[in-house]
Amino acid sequence: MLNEFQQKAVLLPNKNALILAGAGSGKTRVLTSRIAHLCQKQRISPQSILAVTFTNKAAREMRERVEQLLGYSTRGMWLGTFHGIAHRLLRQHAQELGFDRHFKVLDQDDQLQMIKRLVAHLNLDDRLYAPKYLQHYINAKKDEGVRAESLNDKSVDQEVIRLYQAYELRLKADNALDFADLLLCANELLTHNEVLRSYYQKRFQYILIDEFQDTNTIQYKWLEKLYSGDNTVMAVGDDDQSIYGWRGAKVENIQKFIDDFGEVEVIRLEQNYRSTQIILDAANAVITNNIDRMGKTLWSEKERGEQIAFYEAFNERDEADFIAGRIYNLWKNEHLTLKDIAILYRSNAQSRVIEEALLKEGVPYRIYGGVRFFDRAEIKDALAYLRLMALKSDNLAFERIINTPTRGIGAKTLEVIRDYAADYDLSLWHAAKAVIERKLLSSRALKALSEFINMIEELSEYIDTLTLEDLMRLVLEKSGLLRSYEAGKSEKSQQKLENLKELVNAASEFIPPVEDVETNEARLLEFLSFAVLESGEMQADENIDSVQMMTLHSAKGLEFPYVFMTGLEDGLFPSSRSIDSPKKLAEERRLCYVGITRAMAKLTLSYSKVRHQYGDINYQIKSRFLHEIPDDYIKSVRTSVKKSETPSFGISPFEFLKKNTPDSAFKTGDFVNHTKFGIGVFLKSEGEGDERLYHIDFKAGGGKKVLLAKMAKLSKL
DNA sequence: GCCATGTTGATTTTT
DNA sequence: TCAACATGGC
Repeated sequence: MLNEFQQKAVLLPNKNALILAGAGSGKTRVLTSRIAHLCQKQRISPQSILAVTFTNKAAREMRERVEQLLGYSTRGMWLGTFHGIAHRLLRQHAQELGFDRHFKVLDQDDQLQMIKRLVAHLNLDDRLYAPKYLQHYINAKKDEGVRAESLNDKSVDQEVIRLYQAYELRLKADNALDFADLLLCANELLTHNEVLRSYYQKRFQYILIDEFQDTNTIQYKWLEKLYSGDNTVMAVGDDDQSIYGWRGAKVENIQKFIDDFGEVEVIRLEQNYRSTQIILDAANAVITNNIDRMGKTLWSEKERGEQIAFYEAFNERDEADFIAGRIYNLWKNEHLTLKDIAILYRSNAQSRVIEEALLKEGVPYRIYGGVRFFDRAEIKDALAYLRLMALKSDNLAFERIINTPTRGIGAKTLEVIRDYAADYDLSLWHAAKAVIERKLLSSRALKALSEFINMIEELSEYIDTLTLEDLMRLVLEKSGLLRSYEAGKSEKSQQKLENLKELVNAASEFIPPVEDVETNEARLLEFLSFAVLESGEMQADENIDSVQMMTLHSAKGLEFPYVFMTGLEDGLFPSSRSIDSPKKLAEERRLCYVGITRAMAKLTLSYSKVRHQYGDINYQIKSRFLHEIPDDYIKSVRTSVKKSETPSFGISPFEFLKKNTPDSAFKTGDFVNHTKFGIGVFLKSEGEGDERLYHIDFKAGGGKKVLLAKMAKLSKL
């Protein structure tokens, strides 16, 4: 069942190991079999195992599969995401770190809000100090393990550092941690507390880490803390699939692991069980162009397989149309299941035209990504009520809901409260109460404000008596959230209403990840953390058979019999922001490798000569990655539209251009593409020897077709 | 507090 | 281009 190398990894005696697991090489199987082997054959208690993943989804999957293999629950085993495990550690040992056990976790959105407020508070110009940039800067520093107080960065405006410091103080005052803090604090906990460190080092006899190429500096440090020399670490990863460098992941950690962890057994999993040989050959051919690889060549026992299809589209509409047409054909004529088909793209903006084309063909699709369940505004509003109820000093929650739904508390009132809070160093909640007591507002505002305060206090009283589910219901009711959406008849309001109902559901199904949750309050706090740490896919229509559309990044870890990789154009993929940095380019190439290796049976590549971007027309050139795939793996597919199907305007495109373009000097016209939307033409200008690209597009305007000629950006051909 | 209008900026994303 | 966000008038 397991091949030689997989088996070696699973059965490995007590020794640190690095499993270099190529795409589709059965990595998860090895990991789960390893855990099962330890429990069953080695009689290791699940308590002694720590298994870390990056996403909740991966963690869930792993737990399920281990339990399937073992036939019993693995509840005692620490298996989760880096953040989830850090969170658990911190909840358990908050005292030792000197902070309140009831800390809350800020998500990206909360974090950004807080930074925005600080920027305003410090009177900084938000154009010079863009909150988004500051957020990125702070997170990057934290991911490297650098706190504000020990930061010495001369390369950056000192105001930025001051803001970072202010932000840290704010967090502390609010008893809040951001995502990076979870890791950072957990690391500090293990660094400073020897007793705990040695306890966990003894406890976790076996540490397994998935997706090692995605670990960042702080995660690596964290692992070092848990390693005593007596326990063993198995790191599983693939340097060729490292695509998250831009958010702090360090591929180098793989090499570093080999260097730092004593004698490390390196096992390569190179047999691929997913793709045909030709797809693997293409992937190998591309990735070979990267230097500094650990080195790995995928092979397959599968047949050579179908050639890779390649379509050269005239514009992005043509590209989309081609894809939609092909899929329609696979669906209706070859009776393929749509969920076996994926459309991958580099940037989300590309999805739109493709959606339109699929819609036109009547092909159902599902787009991955977008706003996650717990990130939706209405959900966060509802949760903010719970947050404020649980902890009155939660300023972010306070600001979020004080006037949501609107209850006549405006900016003016809030301003008074904020000033009061600042003057007397109070939380907004307590400031609001004082403002009421001292009658510092108009009677109308006072009334609205005290009604709000009373409502929250009244709701808080139910925390101890009601179940989470009922509490949630009551909050939705009393807060007026339900009412405000019931009033709206739009599709949007209805959807929001649905989501809120789903939230009650989520509350009823919630099982705390730790055992020692006894009080209702503790349960509530766990639920709130859960909502932040597990943003949750919860996409609708999961059951409808549909084409899967997603970015190349979110395709990692997935596989599909049919894969369409789109927009293979320099400047788009690889992204224009990457082409002049070898390091970034290498990451783009890995992304390409990831994309190709998603395909099991058939890969179709496409690029578009013309692409509308940011409101203008760009002439695109083929992605350099396309050139890296040997020609004989590729079969060009002809245009999806016959010449006879292109619209006729009673005048030849050539004549039309001659009449309508300023460039009267051109001599020849070569029709590059006929599409349902128009015709692309390359024209040679006199003299310079440059070529220009013209684009004839038509639009249905007032029932009749209108010819439009647009000149695309001039570019070297 | 809500609506209309102007401005800006635009890979990739999990926790 | 286009959508998110901020600003200003009622």
